[in-house]
Amino acid sequence: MENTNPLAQRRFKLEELKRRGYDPYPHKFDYTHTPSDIRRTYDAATAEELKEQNVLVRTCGRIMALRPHGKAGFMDLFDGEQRVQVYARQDKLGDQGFDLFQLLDLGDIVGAEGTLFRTRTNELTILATQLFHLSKNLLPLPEKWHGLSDVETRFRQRYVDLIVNKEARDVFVKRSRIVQEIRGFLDARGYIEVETPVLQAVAGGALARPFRTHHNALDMDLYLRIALELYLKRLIVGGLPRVYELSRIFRNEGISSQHNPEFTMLEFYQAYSDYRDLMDLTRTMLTKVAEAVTGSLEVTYQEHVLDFRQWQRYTMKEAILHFWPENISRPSEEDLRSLEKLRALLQGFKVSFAQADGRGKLLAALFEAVAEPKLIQPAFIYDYPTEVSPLSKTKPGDPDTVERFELYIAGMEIANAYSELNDPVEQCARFEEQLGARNRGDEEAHEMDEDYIRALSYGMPPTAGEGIGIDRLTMVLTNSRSIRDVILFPLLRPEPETSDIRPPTSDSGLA
RNA sequence: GGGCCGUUAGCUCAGUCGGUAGAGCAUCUGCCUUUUAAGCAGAGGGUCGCUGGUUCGAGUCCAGCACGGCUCACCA
Repeated sequence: MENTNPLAQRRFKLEELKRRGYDPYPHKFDYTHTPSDIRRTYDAATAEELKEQNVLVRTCGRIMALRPHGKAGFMDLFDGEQRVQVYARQDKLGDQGFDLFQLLDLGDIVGAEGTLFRTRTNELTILATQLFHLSKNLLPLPEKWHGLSDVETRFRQRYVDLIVNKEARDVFVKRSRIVQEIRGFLDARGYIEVETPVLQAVAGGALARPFRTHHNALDMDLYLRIALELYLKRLIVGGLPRVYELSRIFRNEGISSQHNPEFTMLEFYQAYSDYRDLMDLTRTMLTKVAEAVTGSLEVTYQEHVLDFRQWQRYTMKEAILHFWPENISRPSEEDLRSLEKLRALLQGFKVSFAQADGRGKLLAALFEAVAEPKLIQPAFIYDYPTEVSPLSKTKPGDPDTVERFELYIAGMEIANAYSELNDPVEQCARFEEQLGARNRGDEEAHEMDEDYIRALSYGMPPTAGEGIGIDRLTMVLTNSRSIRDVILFPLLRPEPETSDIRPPTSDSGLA
């Protein structure tokens, strides 16, 4: 056996297993303990106790370390969470069993049966009486010290990332916990979880560009949803007073460390409430989630410590004035109502805008330029321009402003909520305004949704609704700099063709 | 889409002034029955992302392309 190519070696060893009568891919394995079970149960047991109890275990996992010593050897079996050491000795396994041990590679999945003891160095170990081949590792795992650090491989081959990088695994376990906590929180408050269409003839509920697709049998173009909103409010009309959906939405826009074309949104709607109720609810919910997931209300995010005990509240205009840079002369509240002044202020920040943009859109742009990056600690920004909020209810006595808030944490927009506009006549007029913007070239302006107007016409109770970006919330609570670190399989371009992915079909390629 | 950076052995990385490819881990051979980054001795392993160009000579310089990262624009 002179071929030292690790890939060829592994294929050869697989053939060798078959030749010796082992099933290369057995169907199941009955075990008494996972490696984690063993560690949990016996980590505290002393050598003497183990000897007295004579504990017989049958476990399985992936080989993460292999230390042969002539006619004996050690290996670490890993179940994804914990490792347990197995000691293989020729005089315990017999010649056939020990031959199997010598055929094993790092990364193979095996079973082991034996009794627990402690080595001289006091490590909890299974003294194996039997080994079982369960699956072959044909592609070697990344190196044991440095692990896998190539970002591209981590995203494309997340399975490898999960095997070797505990931090990656921890993020997704926490993500699951976040979702679980949110569901529990809403379920406990009388919400029901629903599922609404992903394929929609009109992609509404947000200002964004959709993906287009096609249904063959109906010969009909459809869009992938850009929000959950409009169908959930139809359900409020239908007499389901508290509904939520936690699911994927799709926006055909750029990719960045904060944007993936498909992402997970929670939206929930609560009848007979307004946006102030949701500010309180949001604070209660996220405080609970943060504590459950991180174990603390002080959460480290990059160079910051986020304090979930202190939530700031500013109107959009207050935030602009409050966070105004000291070296630029501060505008008056009056200036923020003037189209010309707003344009001038934005130019001062080198923010571009369209001539057609009204005061509301410019005000929102100014807020994003001045205040958004500084909103590190949890902060509610409320009272948004009507112009950028076609589905929100206006404030009493102020048709230019709506009852809407967004939650910012770590400089990112995490949540968006408002008192829902439930007047069908006004909603229709708002859609008409959006169509105007659309005709002026705004591809993200909202489309007319006739059925939604019809639904509102049956009467929707006063309602407050909110969307929370689950990916970004997960970033905050797992200290992740990029959204790709919290999405298992982020969108990447197809990888160029490579060899070595597919195992050869016949000969093991040792020529 | 723009700008900047990266791509060398299965993995993590060096590679000087342009002179013909290196280390550790992994793999293979031999020794080794309580090791744990096991050890000792030896060996094999490269389309230097791809395509061109400059040059006597390119991993190295230049151009284009591919993929990725950061960033700006757009957005949540």
